[in-house]
Amino acid sequence: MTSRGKRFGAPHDGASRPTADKSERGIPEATVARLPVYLRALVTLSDRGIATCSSEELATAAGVNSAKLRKDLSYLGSYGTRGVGYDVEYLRYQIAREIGVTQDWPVVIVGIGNLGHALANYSGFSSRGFRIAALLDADPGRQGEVVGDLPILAFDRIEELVAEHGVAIGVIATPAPAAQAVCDRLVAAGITSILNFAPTVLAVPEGVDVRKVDLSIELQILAYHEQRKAGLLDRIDPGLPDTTPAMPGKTTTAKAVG
Amino acid sequence: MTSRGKRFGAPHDGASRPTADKSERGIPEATVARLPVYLRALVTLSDRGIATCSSEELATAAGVNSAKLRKDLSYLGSYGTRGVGYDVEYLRYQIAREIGVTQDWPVVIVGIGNLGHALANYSGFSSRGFRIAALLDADPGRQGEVVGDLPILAFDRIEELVAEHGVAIGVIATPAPAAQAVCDRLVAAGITSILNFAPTVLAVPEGVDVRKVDLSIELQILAYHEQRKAGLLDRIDPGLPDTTPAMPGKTTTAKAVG
DNA sequence: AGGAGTTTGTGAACGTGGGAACAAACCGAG
DNA sequence: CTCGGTTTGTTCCCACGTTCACAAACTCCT
Repeated sequence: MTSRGKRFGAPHDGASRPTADKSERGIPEATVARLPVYLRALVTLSDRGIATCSSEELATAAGVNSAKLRKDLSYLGSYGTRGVGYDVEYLRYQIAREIGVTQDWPVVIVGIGNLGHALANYSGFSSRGFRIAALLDADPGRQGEVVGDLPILAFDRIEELVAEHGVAIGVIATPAPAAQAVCDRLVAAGITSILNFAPTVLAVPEGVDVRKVDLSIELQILAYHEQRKAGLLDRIDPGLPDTTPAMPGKTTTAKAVG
Repeated sequence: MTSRGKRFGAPHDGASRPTADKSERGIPEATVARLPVYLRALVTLSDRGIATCSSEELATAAGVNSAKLRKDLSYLGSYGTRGVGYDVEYLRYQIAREIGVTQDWPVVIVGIGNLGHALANYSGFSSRGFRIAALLDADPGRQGEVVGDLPILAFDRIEELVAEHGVAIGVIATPAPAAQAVCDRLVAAGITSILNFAPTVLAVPEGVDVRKVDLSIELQILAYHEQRKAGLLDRIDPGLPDTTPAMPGKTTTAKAVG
């Protein structure tokens, strides 16, 4: 789902890089997306004082099957012990290192409306490898207000934050019409990873990653399946034929059956 | 990503159902996930007064390539005109009907904390085929408070809402420790689709769909790629060897080289 | 030490998804 | 009516992701 031009370790050349270590390159995107889930499951196990777990146990905690879990972990290296399982602390560290959350990443949030407030107050940020470096908003009426220990700064400060604090990740929580302009400005300032909450498709240059979180898309996907479930039981087609737009053209010219 | 046991229209039997229409069954999950994006792009085009568009134009607006767009739309039927393109209003209605958002779905939100407030005030709900039927919270101190025109009700009211108002979709915005219990109660009450904002893996029975929105997972995926980008330039490994947990066991028993 | 039991890591088979390329179909001009 | 230009719908092929199944490797018990 990451809008990257090309994968990094594309397996186009099997014979290149004879020194290529297993964990060096080429972790599949689907696996990358699950590593944070495994990490969270390991943290939970660790908090419960569990020192060792099998792939079956960890897979259950993460909501996947054990074969997938083992294959995913095999891309990182051989961190388990056959006949025993995985050491929770050790595996937790290895995954955290692979993801890159052994130290905190500074993050800026742009657009402190309803959602931005909620994000600024979200405690899960700081606990899992991220730190809110600043809250930005273009509206002068909001600037200066303190939200969750941080003041809202002018959006103009973005270049300064990137240059002086090494911020690389930006969160866009603005209304949809402003998102693309904000995105362009973030990219120009040097931001290379963007998490977009605005319901818009963002266009970014090569080398910038965008991930989107979209409430209404998720709901619509659920609605599709829900409709299917209902249709299987009721066999009632809820489509209103009255408001159906007519098919344009399509005169079909009755060419067959001649 | 939907945690459904089995796909509905699994293509296990090509010869069954001779009356199987094209749009009847078997739209790939990846396509379903993109239909809402196409729908939004069409709404935008419609608002601009554009009556017709080519697959290339619509694909650009949706952030995909035209081949993928055409293939996706072909699963729904032949709604375009060769040599011309797609009628915006007509295609918009067809996609909306396929997704099931031609009329509104009632939705309940459980857990009206920071995030729940933001969701309750989110205007994109009502505009795109969904209607907030109720806000629920288990905390009596929050009950009665009015958020975005709706009062917060006791969580106990969930059965009543499902039975009397036909609510089928639930949004979980509670803290993580409460999420599974809330989920179980929703499922028991008859909810069959759940959108989970709590950072936990939810276990649900067959036939219930769960989709999750997880901020910290998205950020960690971005961090992984960000780390890779930095590594390609700097070749600095930021891993601190001091705090590395020791590999347990792995005595290796030096059996080879004998 | 040796064997039984357990669990990881991985090779192979299978299904799904993405993209190029092309035939079919439509429009408009002459 | 015919021809050239345009755009869709579909087919084919390849890459990716998932799952099965099993050898390798480890522990424990005798």
